[in-house]
Amino acid sequence: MKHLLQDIKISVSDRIYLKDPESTALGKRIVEHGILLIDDIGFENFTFRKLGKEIKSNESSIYRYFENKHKFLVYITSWFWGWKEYQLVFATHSISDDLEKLNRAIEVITKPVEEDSQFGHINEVALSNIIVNESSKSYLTKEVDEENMDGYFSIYKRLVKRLSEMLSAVNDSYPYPASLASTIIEGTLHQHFLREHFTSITDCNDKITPTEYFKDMVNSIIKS
Amino acid sequence: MKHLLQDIKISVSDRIYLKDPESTALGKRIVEHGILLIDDIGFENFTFRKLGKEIKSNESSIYRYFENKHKFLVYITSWFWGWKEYQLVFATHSISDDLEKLNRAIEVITKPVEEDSQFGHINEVALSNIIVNESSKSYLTKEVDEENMDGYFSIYKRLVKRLSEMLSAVNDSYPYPASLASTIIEGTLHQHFLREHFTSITDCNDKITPTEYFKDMVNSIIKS
DNA sequence: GTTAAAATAATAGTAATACTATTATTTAAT
DNA sequence: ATTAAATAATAGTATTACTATTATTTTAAC
Repeated sequence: MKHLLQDIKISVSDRIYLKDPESTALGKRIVEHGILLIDDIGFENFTFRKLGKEIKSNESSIYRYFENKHKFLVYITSWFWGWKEYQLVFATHSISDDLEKLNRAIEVITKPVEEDSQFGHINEVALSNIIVNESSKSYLTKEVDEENMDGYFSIYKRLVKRLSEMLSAVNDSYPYPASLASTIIEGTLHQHFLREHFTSITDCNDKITPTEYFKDMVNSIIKS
Repeated sequence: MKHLLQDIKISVSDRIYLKDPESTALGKRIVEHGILLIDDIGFENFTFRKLGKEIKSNESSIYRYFENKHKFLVYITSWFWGWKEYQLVFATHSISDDLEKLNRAIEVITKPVEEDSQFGHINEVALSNIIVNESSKSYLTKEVDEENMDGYFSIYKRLVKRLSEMLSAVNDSYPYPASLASTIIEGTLHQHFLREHFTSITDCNDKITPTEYFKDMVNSIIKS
């Protein structure tokens, strides 16, 4: 079992990078410390020059892996959703009851992220902070349609579709399964953000989790 | 009546700007063409230099109104939510039935924006595109807590709270009114975005509107 | 173990950005 | 007519987001 797990690699479209960062030690260091640095100083303040200093490598070497910092953000975001998808599939594949399956899926998506020792060079907690605080910047650009056609967001879309199908499996007459699925996934990030920064406009806190909130929501909607 | 309406000014916190752009002709031109330019080229590509050229004024003059382009985004975002709040209050104040009031509120918030001739120098349609595509960048920053303390987002938060209270008025045992209110407001923007760019993960299109989707959602939740 | 190729690092350079500061000119107010 | 305020012009700085070239190190092949 452990052997099997160690062989897993989250596959990200090769159109996002110039050279696969998973293929070399330097590539892994770029991803590892890139995540930590963005989490630390924010995406706006993040530069390849600063990252180069951090890992004692050169700016120009980083440019051989990623065209620019935007692509780097797309890459780590894509990795994150690939990882979530893997967890989702793993956690639900053996469940036969549709409602139970859906509830498990919502748990996987809405629960705060914990460290995953399987991927040594990636700090999943730092990455999930980036997902909450920065990931929407990966698609809120003027180039979104082009990049979408190039498959930059396909892992994310596939995850939404999986959840959407699980919603339909429980109630196939519900008319908005895709919108609800996208609301759950994006809304989870938003509630996590509000909980940290705008506490007055969320009910989520130490006691009430986004999981409870969205489970209740889906329950009400899917039953009526 | 008309006279009354013309006197209305959406009030934005004076900590956001250096000099009130509503107070001069140049200030209004900055806001007017700033909105059009950001809608056109995107916030990342937008600079005060380009805006200066556009309005045949000088970069340095624009800096006398706004410290930087981030504050400009905060300003127009804040203006937008102030405008929405005004519409919300206007559209609901005379309704006595709580459920009807709530439904009207959801309509105001989720319906696509139409031009409002009351505010001559502001193109509300262009502005609402900016809200969908750029506004989250106004708070997804490392400075969010500081700026929040300075009141940069208070109009937005007040709007969410109003909706939250309307939800509670209809069903005061529902445990997540603030989270649901924030989900509706943020989710509306997200569904509008998906409808334009990621059509496969939303059910919203020419026939199905975010209004229907969210009305159905709230109906299910608030009744159970 | 040598050689060649590939990867990485160092250096330099460019255009644009995001400003600040100073001075000049225009407009408005007394 | 004078003064003050607003705007515009100009110049300058540090940083960013790169590209290009060359040098050095590492690895892989024979």
